[in-house]
Amino acid sequence: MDTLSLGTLGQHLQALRLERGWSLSQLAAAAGIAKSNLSRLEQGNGNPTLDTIWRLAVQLGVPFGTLVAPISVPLGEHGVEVRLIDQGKESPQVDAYWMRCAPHTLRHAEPHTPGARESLTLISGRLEAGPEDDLHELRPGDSLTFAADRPHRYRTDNAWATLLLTIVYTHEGDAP
Amino acid sequence: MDTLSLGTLGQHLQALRLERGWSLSQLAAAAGIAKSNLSRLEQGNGNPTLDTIWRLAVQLGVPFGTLVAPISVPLGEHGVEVRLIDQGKESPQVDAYWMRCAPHTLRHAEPHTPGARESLTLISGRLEAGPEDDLHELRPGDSLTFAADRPHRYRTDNAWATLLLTIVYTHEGDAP
DNA sequence: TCGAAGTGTTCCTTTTAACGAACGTTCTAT
DNA sequence: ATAGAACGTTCGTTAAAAGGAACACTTCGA
Repeated sequence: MDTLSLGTLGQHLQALRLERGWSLSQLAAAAGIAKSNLSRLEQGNGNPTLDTIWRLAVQLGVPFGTLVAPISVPLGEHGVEVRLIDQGKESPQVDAYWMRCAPHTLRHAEPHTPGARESLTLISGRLEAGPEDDLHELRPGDSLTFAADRPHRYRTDNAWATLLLTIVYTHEGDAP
Repeated sequence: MDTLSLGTLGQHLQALRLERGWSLSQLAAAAGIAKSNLSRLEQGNGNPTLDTIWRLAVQLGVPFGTLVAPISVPLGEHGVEVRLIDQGKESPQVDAYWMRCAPHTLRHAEPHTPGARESLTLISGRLEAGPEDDLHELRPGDSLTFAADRPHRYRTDNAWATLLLTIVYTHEGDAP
């Protein structure tokens, strides 16, 4: 199970601060927290409050999870990490995912509901994806749309792959 | 400036717990925290520790930022909220954003670097978007790709719009 | 009908994160 | 050289988060 790495936060915090050329005192003052507090956090000790993390994230201009999440570690089960970004509640329903595959990963996906279509956009790396009988090689920036009501797969070679994935659940009776 | 909405965390926490059909006592026990603690958090009071948030996020199986980020609240300046999802570091560079526009919003976007292309996928709502002289009406599930090195715009009528947005910075000298 | 086991809440206590002042350094300018 | 101002650290105090027990309540089975 994942455990909280106290040191990670400190490293990220300091790295982000130095990237911006700020001193510890400056950042603490701007965020409205005591510099003793920030000092302790950067050293990897301590267990900051949500309020403290929030203030720091706002000042550093990072989306919050960035401060804590170990960037380089794949959290997924079998070399694949999937994160739900958003989920439409209208018709047709649209699910948006962020996905990351480790090198030499082969992921089979079961058919979705009839009429469902899937779109991929590769952000970085290389990826081979599509229906079993119609695979395509993607490079960063490339997009691919295919019918997702058939078995399909995602495969990486010797590189990581990061991509956006949207599934549109077009119902059978929908107007064209 | 963004301020910490204490109530938001509580709502999300409770919503996620109920989605899974768990009781407050169960979740608290599984996460290894006192149920009095969890109870207070769900009520919107309190300022949890990173350790506490972490344990809850792991148990609920959500990527951490989900607990805190206000889903339904437009934090953006002028009715537009934009969130960076990911940023490729290879060539061509790819930026992925999640974006949400309030009703009756008109957003002009300046031209990006030459050769840049932008792709939209509407998750929910209605949106009119594209280059100034070639606007398109999008419905959920629709996608649109256009050259982003010209002025373009996004406009909503009387509905919200949630979408994915990717910008591909294809350099001039890139191979086809 | 009456426990027994669950729910979520409200206290009080203990622990500890955040604060603020003092500290030793380093660097600059007078 | 030397006073000044910055840096990041360490320390004792204070505010508050987390823990734990009791609480009133509902649900279920004997």
